[in-house]
Amino acid sequence: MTQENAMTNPEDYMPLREVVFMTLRRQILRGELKPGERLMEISLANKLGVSRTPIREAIRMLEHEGLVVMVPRRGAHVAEITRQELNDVLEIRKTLEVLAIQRACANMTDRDIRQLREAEEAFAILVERKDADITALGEADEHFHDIIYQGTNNRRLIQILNNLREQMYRFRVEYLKDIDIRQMLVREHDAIVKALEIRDTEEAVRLVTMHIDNQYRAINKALDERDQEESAKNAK
Amino acid sequence: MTQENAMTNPEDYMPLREVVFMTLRRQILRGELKPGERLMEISLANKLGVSRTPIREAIRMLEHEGLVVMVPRRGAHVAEITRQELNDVLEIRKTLEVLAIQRACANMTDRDIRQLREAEEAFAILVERKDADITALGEADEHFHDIIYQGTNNRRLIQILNNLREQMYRFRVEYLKDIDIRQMLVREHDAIVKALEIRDTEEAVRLVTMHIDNQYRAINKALDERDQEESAKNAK
DNA sequence: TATGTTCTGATTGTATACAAAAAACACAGG
DNA sequence: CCTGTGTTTTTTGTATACAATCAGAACATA
Repeated sequence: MTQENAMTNPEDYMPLREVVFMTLRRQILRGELKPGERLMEISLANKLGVSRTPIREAIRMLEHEGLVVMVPRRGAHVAEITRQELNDVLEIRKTLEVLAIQRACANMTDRDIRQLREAEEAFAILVERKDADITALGEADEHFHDIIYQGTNNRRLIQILNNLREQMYRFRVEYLKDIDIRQMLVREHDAIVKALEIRDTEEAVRLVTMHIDNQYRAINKALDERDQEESAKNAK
Repeated sequence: MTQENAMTNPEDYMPLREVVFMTLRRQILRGELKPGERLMEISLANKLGVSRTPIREAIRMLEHEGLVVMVPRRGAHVAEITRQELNDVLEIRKTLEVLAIQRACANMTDRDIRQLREAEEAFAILVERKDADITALGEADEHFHDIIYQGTNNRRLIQILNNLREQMYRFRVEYLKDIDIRQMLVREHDAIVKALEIRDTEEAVRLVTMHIDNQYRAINKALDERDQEESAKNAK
């Protein structure tokens, strides 16, 4: 999203607010800033070596992204995300991913699809090597889906889907650590590419729907386990 | 400006950035600020009687809403919206409106549906009286759809749909002035409520799809006419 | 102890000051 | 008349200053 801007813009000047925005965003998505954690302007400003102004503007952006919540006169904190909300997001994503794959199936060039195959293989290789870290895995997965999104030729759709996916990056750590799930992802990606290669829209739609449904189950299972650990810890 | 409000009711205090945000947003949606028009911080600050800080923060929010575009070091301007983008938005809306009506059909209480019927009637009455201004019509229409959205019980979906609809408020003036279209809207709303009343999901989906398709045609027709006038004017 | 109250420091909201870049202008030279 | 160049003005980007409000400590009182 923003990388693209930097690419297309020959001069790679970036307002500090953008730098701050990306920094905070990354920290939230990686879980370095935890849900509920307070974002205090002065300490952030000191930590990042800038004044409060760009911090505040970055917070305004994160706020609209849904990653932070503002309480007037009481500052910003990292947005909690309830399971209900997570499932709401997944429901929307399912609908829009179906739309995306339909458009992609109609619009992607053969060259695009070859590129998608490459991305799929790169992801598969990372999964094979057990030593890959979760961030790298997440990025490879992200890249795969990005190519499909680009194939829709619908900028707004791309933007919305990216934003919805983003909400879930925060749970990557929770569910990408399961080896079985990783391998399932690889099989699903492979099947999706195959369907696109022969332009079988219906099959692609079916696979994508399944892909999201599986993700729904995987994430909820991971959260169940985490919650159980939590309550066990609190009980002791 | 709003200081009085804040005085009388300390509970719903609003930061200036919110006031500025809503003011600018309304002006953009009503067409008082035209696409491409530049938003200059100092003059806006003077006009609204505040400093640049809240102006800048409001612009950050509008930027993320997609209503303004920033060019670094060159300021903000009201976002142009191409016909391509408009159609992209409508395509997404169609998908999500279908999801929304499905959920609404399953979740809305009978009381909700009665409320929807009232909103439908209010809109119909406004259409009958030919003197109603377009803003009022737009708001009544908005209110009707809002009730359906609320019925989805999916906050994120509501937020996205509102944002997508918002993009089109900017064209209200273009196409709501046609009496025939207004009456068509009334008939469609009526049919949708009827379908909800008997919980006929399939029929409701069919109607909503048609509703958006008609909107697609209506807006594009209105834009065609506007463009023709434009080119006629330029030719002379 | 519990409860309320006043003060104090911390934190956000807003305004302003200053620096840097871009745009507008003016003017010399072809 | 056009064009390039240097200068001024405007505008954005960032930092800082000040005001308003809030949270919590210290204290007093029942």
